[in-house]
Amino acid sequence: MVMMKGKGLLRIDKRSPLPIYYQLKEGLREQIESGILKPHDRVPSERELEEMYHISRMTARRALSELEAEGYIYRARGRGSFVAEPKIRQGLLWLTSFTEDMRDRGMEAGAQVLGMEVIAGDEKLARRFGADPTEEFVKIQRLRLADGEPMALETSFLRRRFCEGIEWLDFTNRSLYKTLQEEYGLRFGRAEQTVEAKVADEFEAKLLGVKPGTPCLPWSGSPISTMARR
Amino acid sequence: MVMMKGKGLLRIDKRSPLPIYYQLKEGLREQIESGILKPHDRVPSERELEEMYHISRMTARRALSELEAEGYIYRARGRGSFVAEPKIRQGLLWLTSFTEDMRDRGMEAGAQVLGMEVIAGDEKLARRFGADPTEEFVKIQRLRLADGEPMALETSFLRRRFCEGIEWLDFTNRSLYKTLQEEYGLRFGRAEQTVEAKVADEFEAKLLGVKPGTPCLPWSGSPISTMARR
DNA sequence: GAGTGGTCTAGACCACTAC
DNA sequence: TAGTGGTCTAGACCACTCG
Repeated sequence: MVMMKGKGLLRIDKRSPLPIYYQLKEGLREQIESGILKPHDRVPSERELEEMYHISRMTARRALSELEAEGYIYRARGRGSFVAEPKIRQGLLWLTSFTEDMRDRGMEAGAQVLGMEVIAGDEKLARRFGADPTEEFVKIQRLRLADGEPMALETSFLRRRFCEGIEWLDFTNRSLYKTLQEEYGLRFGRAEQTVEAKVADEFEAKLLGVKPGTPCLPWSGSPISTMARR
Repeated sequence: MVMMKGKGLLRIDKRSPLPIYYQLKEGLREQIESGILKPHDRVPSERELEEMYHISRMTARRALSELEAEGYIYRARGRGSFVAEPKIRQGLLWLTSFTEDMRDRGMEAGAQVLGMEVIAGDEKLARRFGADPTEEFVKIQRLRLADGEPMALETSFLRRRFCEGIEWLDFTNRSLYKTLQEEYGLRFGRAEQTVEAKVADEFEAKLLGVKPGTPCLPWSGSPISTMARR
């Protein structure tokens, strides 16, 4: 087995209540998001992970399969698993700077609310927040616009106990993040956001009516934004 | 084991090149879409499927897990797996009648193109069409509007060989299906479409600015529309 | 031929639900 | 207590890629 180029082993705790596949997946995801693993870098194979962490192949496989489904890696039979192409997979920076970013491009930023709902008892969601499984969340999905053109599809999950009543507000042209800070006194704890996006090529740009090179959105992944009171 | 109420066994062919989990998943999906299995009906448990088809539990589990991920069923630890809530999960009817449906509600139908791209070498996609793995597809994603309000997110995959040049057209306010029929002489073979949708409740209706009861879209599932020359 | 991902098996233990 | 889904193991065979 070839040594990994100094990436180091992840901390996998078999006694943890968190599933092994989940610890492994999140560990790899963090390495990708932090840039330790770069686009097109090779990710350890299923059998390498099996050896490295003394787990079964099916467990390693599940971690990689979920990363693939969420757009973090791609896999090729006979070749291996690799970090996916650069996507807009940023944290707070992108989250808060959409308006400024659009203004820099000489465009007016906007948003269209597609849906808003209260969710309760979602175990997987709660796990990502380290919250009680019965805790309520507010889910907000918005289409981010630049000069009226759709730029990205954004999904946010908020812990409702920290922002009660927020579901009554209209965020069509109101900053969600500014509201949370100013109205609810919240500061960002952890924030993650995944939006599968790409840069418009010439013919897509023509169709969308934007300049080539403008980021556009073929379709959305499974974005999650998290927030906690500090 | 309790007998299923006359649903009958699916045809699972272990010698088929199609994976067992895939045959099982598609069979169950068809039973759900055709109405043989109705919302909140119980789906056979993993261990029942294991016995019924003489397969391992992990194989049965994969079929059910994918159905869950695609919104067809929900699962509850200790209770079982059940057909999911009524969603707009219709075929051709809905696909073609969006404009008429909206007109009946006194609204003007429209569409916003979110993205359009040519895809090649997607094995899973090709499999759904029974096409060669290297075949090219055109992916079109549109936001369906009624009186300018987003109603649904629609994703279509077309076999490019049957509609070359279609990626140069602007479908913002042009019927995709009419174009395919009139310009390319295509008739619908198989068409499936899944859009995770729900009816707006009172507070959501207020936020979206539509009448309560109007269908709206919290977020999209994994819709696939297929089309073939006949 | 060695390594990879894709599928599949036949078990296992756990936490949970419903009776 | 019986049944369920969630996780995990330690193997297996296949088709594929690459050197």
